[in-house]
Amino acid sequence: MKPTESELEILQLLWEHGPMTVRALNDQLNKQRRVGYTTSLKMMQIMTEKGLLTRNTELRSHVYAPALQPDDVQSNILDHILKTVFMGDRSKLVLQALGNQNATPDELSELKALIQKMEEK
Amino acid sequence: MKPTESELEILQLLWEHGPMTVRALNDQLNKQRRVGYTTSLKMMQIMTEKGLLTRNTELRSHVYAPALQPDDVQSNILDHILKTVFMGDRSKLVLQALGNQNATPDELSELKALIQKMEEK
DNA sequence: TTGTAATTACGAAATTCTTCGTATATATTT
DNA sequence: AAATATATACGAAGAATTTCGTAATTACAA
Repeated sequence: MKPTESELEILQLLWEHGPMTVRALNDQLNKQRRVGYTTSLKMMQIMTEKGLLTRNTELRSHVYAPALQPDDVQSNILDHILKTVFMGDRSKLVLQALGNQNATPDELSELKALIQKMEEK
Repeated sequence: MKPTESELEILQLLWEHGPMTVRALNDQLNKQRRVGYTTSLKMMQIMTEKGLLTRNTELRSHVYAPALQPDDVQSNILDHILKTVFMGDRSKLVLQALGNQNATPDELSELKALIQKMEEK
C-alpha cells in the first residue's frame, strides 16, 4: 500500500512516539504545521479503513497504532523510487544516497560485508 | 521542485530519449499506458510553466527538453524520502536499498567496485 | 442536574493532480 | 482551392487528497 504524503507524516509520528490518541497526534503534528483537530481525526479514520492503522476503541479516546512496520513501507517506497526516479539503476540510487562522499570507513565496511552476504545467496 | 508522479514519467522519458515533440513523447508514453494526446500536451505545458521543462518553439511542433538533470531531481527526492520515510537515518536508507533482495549479481559487483573507489579516497 | 468540554462520525468544501473535449491555427494532400 | 490531417491553447470535467464544519455522544465540573 502506498501512503500519501500526509499519511506518511502521521505514520512517522506513530513510529517515533508509539501509539497515540488523535489529540496527542494532532499536538505533535502542530509542532510542524498548523492542522485542525478534525483533520487529523479524519485522516486517521481513513488510514484505519485503508489498513494503514489499527485502533483500540476500548477507551473513549481511541488509541491508534501503525499497522505496518517502517521497514515494509520503506522498502515499498524505495522500490517505487528506484523504478520511477532512477530508471531501475540501484547503484545510482545508493551512490546518491551516500552523498558521494560523507560515508565513514565503518559504514563502508559494513556495506561490503552486506554485499558479501548477499553474494553468497 | 517536487515533480508529481505523472511529471516524473515524462521527465524519465525525456532523460532517456532526449528532447522530443509532444507527439513523440505521447507515443512513448502509450507504450506504457493509454494516454490521450492532449493530456500529454497539457502536462508538458504545465511542466514548462513550472520550470520543469524548456521548449523550442521555432518549429510548428515544439520540442521539449528537461530543464533539470536527473541527478538534481534524484537528489531532491532522496532527501525528501530521507526525511519523511527514514526519519533522517541515511544508513538505514542505504541498507534498505541494498537489502531489497532483488539485487542482481551485476548490481552487486558494480556496488563493490563503487565502494572500492570510495575507500581509496 | 445542568452546563461545559472533549470525542467520534460524517458530509462536504477546498485543493491539487490528471484527463480530455473543443476551438483555432497551420500545414499537407488531393 | 478545398478537404484533410496535425498542432497548440485553453477551459473545464473527473479523480484523488486534504481540510474542516456541524451534529451527536459521552465525560466532567459547577
